[in-house]
Amino acid sequence: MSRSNLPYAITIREVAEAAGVSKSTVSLVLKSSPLIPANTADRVREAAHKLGYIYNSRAGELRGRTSKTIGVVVSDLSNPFFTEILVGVERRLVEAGYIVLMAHTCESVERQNQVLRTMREQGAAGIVLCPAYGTPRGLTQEVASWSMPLVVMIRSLGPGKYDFAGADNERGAYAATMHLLAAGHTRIGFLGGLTGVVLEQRLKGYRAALTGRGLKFDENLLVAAQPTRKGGFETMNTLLDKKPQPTSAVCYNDIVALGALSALGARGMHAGQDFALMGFDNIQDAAHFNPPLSTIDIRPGNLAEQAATLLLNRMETPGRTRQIFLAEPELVIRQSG
Amino acid sequence: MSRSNLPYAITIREVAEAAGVSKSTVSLVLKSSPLIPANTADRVREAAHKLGYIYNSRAGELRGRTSKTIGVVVSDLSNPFFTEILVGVERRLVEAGYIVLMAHTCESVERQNQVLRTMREQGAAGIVLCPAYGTPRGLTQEVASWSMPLVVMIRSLGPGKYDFAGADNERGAYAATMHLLAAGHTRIGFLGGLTGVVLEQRLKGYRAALTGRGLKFDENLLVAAQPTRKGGFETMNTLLDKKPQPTSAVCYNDIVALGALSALGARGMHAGQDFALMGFDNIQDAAHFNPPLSTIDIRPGNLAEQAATLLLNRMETPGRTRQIFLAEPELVIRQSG
DNA sequence: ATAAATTATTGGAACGTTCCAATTAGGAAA
DNA sequence: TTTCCTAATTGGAACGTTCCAATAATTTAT
Repeated sequence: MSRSNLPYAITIREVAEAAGVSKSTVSLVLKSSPLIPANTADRVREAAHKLGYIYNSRAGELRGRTSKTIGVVVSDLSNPFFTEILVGVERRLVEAGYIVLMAHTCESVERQNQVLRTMREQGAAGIVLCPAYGTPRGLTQEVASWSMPLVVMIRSLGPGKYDFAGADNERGAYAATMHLLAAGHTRIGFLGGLTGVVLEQRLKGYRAALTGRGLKFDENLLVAAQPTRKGGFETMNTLLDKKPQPTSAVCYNDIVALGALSALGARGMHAGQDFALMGFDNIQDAAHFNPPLSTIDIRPGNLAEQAATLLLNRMETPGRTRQIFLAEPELVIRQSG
Repeated sequence: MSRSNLPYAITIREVAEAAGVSKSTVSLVLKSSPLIPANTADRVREAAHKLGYIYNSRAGELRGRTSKTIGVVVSDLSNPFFTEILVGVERRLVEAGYIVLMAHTCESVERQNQVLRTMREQGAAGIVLCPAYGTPRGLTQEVASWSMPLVVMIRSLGPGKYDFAGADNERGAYAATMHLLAAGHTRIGFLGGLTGVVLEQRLKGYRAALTGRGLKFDENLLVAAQPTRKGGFETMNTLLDKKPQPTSAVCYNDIVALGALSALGARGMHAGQDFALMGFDNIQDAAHFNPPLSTIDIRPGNLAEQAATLLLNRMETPGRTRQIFLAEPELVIRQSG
């Protein structure tokens, strides 16, 4: 709690006095109200500038019971995917005249609760949440009970009074797997991911593709691990030790794929030649992996902007029906598979 | 500007009434003042909880002229280095009970000005700034004139009334270059970077090491480009086309090194065998590059926490002398060089 | 018992805006 | 001129806290 050492702030009153008008007039000028004729407005603005007046949004927002801040809580910035989400959301919100109260939960539900409460006390006008793993379903209900506009991203939290922006994971994984099948692969692993809806959905698509081709789903080719680079590295090693050796894999996400790529490299194998690898998300770097990664594009930046837009619209029209934006996954074929 | 549709908020007054005390008492209870005996405090807290009271920090901060929010403005989150900085700063600040107003400038000075102004209006208690390229020197002076505590990170903005947290770039680059020299290399390129103090400092260290060994600085081996993965890729290609072919390089940063690694790979060359490559920063991923990157460790996470601490201390003691934290670079040798 | 000291509690004036209802000024119409 | 209408402007009461000075209740000392 820092106390600004108070060389008393210039307020609207003093501007008013300097300009020879009332504080009400100054207030109107500041919101560029059409009620004030140009010459008066100019005089006021000049006085404000001369005095070094600076607007105190806290006071204004307290009085008006409004808010220009939006809480954005993100679970894992060590994954560039989420960084792209954060950047996209921020861009759209700033563009709309809002400012972002940001928090990083490191996948801790406890921390998430803490920052959510703080944001509420701070008077955030709405919240964009990438939920941490293990977030209880009840959370959305609670936030709704605050009558706080909420959009959940990426990981759905089941039914509830919130908007959602994510990807059609099942369809994406299906497409990725189909691509490998079409190339003639029959032993296709699935790498990385430990828990959560996103994993379930992606696995579902993977299985659907396999069984759709009359292949039976082989529990053995499914190697779970943290969805990190390290997890990708390890799961790929595990996979390559299976007999007979699988010839391809779809990864939980691009970061896992990146780790998998390393494992391949360490064995002197080349993705795209000795092994076919598919990522998921299409983060910006995916195009510059070595080799460039074939993946499922869900356009993270766009997804983020859509999410922000959902929130803005919700704040505009609190009563509208529940909105869900699902990014249409698109297969992008580069060199890894 | 969203107007919460006002099912009138529960205030301290109603809690007071419910608990049969005055609002002043409630206020004291909320700050756990020792003036209030436990039984009264309990009664008040119970009433607050029962009514679903939620604290309005805006009102409190307006009255007390205090603030719990800190502005963090970051220039380029597409570089994981800055993401690590952001995360570190946020961690430390949240730990200290603050909340982060975050903004991303995309290296735009204009945007930077805009968000800085907004943060000021929002009443941020202080600012952590990773300046965008091209930030005018005068900026720190202006922020100081707001009597707003400021810590600048990474890119120094010259003399001024602000604290600074960065790295000893010259020394780091010197160490990296010396390492290559010690391994017998004599044709050592410098890749990436276009402008800015950081580049100047790193180049200075690079030159110092060369000339210290009696080698003359060869303008030709210095290949400038955006400090991005792409820039690294391109500059490495350019470098490899020089005759006679250089055998090693130090990169402006790890991301450039990553791009350089790709260029090497594309030519069938292996860093650590056919070519020695040094990065700078030691972002987390550097250890998982292929091959793992030898680099200069400036401990980004620690650097960020130090920066946050500088700010907290400055807010505590506005009058203290200017503080500068320079991360001591440490050579970490992995497999790329 | 009374005075003095301590402990609990409290009303009301800020903090810097916005908003409403009301007032004043300036023409145009009568 | 008087009347009416519109255009400009304004005072004061909020918004939900905190803080100060002051009062009320209780205990301790005399």
